[in-house]
Amino acid sequence: MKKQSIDHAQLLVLSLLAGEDMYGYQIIVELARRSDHTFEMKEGTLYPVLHGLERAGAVEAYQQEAPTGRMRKYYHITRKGTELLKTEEESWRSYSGAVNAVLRSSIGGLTLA
Amino acid sequence: MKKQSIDHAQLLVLSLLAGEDMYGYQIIVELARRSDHTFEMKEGTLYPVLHGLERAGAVEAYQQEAPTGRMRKYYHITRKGTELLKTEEESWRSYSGAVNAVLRSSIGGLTLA
DNA sequence: TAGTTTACCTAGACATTCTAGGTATGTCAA
DNA sequence: TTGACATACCTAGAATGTCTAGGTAAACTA
Repeated sequence: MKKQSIDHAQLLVLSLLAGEDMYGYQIIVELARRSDHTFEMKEGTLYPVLHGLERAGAVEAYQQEAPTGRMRKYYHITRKGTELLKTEEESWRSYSGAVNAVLRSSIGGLTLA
Repeated sequence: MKKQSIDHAQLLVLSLLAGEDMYGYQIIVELARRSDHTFEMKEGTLYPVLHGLERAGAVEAYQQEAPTGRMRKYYHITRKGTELLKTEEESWRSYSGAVNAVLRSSIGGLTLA
């Protein structure tokens, strides 16, 4: 049966990583920026998602020193992750399309008055 | 802080009821039909949602006999429910717009090749 | 040097949806 | 007429996804 809900955190993270390698903190900041602060993903949400994606082979992690001297843990999307992203994007399109279809179908009862 | 996810069952149910009064089973069937079977809401999801909406004063229930002689429990959306629907629709638009914005922003890394 | 930001992490709580069951009536085919 | 299927309502408990609320530590900044 079709999935009824979207694992939206996973979709968004994969989508960002498809653009460029990022580290956790950066993902949170970028997500807020690109969504005009609609998404303010919590660390308690993000890190488990990243670790899950890593376990699933969708991303790979590597350490890299920041200009500041601190170590950062960057994530790189794999081919497997790109496939996963494609199917999740498709799920999202189908899901959001269906919601919009239902909303449109009820407009008659709303404010045609 | 803004809600990070949509209570999609509630939004969809309210949206249907904004069009016309419906009974539970009908909501499930209509939802499947109007979403081209993307949504196949389970009874275990629907009934708790309906009861919650009733407790919240967003819908009112009444019994009515079907042509078959069976009793059906119809739900009617209240003014309060219509307000709720408006805010949830707005949440949905903002949420789906944000997802699309993030997806678009990463296209560069995807398949421009 | 104290506070804020950066940067990583986890356990447990909470919310939403599903699974899997229950009850009962109506319809239709074998 | 009986057995299967659709209709129609319901709930308890499991599973899933996200958040709260903590911990650790380095770097910047006032």
